[in-house]
Amino acid sequence: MIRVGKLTDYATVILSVMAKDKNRVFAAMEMAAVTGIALPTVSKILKILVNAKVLMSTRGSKGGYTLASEPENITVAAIISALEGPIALTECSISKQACEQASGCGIRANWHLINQTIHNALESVTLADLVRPLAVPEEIYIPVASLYQ
Amino acid sequence: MIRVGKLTDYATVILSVMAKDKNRVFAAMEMAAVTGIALPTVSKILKILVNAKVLMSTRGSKGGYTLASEPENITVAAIISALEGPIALTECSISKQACEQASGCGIRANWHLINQTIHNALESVTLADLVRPLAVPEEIYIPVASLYQ
DNA sequence: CAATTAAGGACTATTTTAGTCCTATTTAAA
DNA sequence: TTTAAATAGGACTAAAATAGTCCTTAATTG
Repeated sequence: MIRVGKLTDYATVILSVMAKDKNRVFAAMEMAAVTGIALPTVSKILKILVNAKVLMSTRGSKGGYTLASEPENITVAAIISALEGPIALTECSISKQACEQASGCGIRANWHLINQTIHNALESVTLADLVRPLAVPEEIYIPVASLYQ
Repeated sequence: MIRVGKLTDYATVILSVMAKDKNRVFAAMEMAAVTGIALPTVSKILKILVNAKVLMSTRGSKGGYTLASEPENITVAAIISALEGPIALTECSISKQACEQASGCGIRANWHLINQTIHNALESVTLADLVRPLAVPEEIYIPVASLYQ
């Protein structure tokens, strides 16, 4: 299975709750209570999302977290890369060095294509789509040839 | 990073070598020599690919492995799921049980959409594309709405 | 100034993944 | 019919990645 860590899954749960009431400020403790995820873990995720600019935070009493942009503008690609790093399936897609080292390479340029295809797919889905479960979005066309420029 | 294990990466290397000479029978030892991947590891991967029907094998002396179908008909989705299991980013996409257990769910139906989108993307790339590195394929359109039926 | 809340980082435990090895089975050829 | 060359299957170990926790510091409000 191509996988994404549990933390990323938790992040979508947390962000979905926040998106449903997008102007509120949520404290970490509150999110832990609502989602059932342990507080230290929720905190960790929230901090990561702030660093990735998906969330904004305010410290001090009455502080907490809010969405940094409209749910329509927060893509699944952004959420996943916040928690998992750059979207890429293999090392060599990230650094060419790693690629050159391995023998038998020359194929791997194509992982790049695969990664781009997936990245585009993930950019086409937003947090707004996630909280609007059964809505049918407009058709999205992904011209693969555009990846080869 | 959304990731795929090293074994999957190795598998693409091995399969690419085989696709370039698609009617030959390759022994595991030969593949190890050509790719530089250790023999036990190569063997493990080849066995997995046979189980997934991506390769065919013949035992005994002069035995070895061959592609089970034309490179055009072996999709990247097939290769990845052979090594990683079903293509899905989260547990709950595979079993609904896992989904129901977690609190705060209801969002996760949408992971299903994301998984389908990725799966379609991976089905659109074949082994033939991998060995024809710089060719520009025809445009491929992925109508996301079709996933909602 | 006290209470509340986030930031940052270090650390541990758990789980997954990679990699190896052993034994059994099949086939071809001498 | 025996030997050599292959794959099949599974058990096991080691290494790496991930999840999860905790502690100390910093900021804000009343």
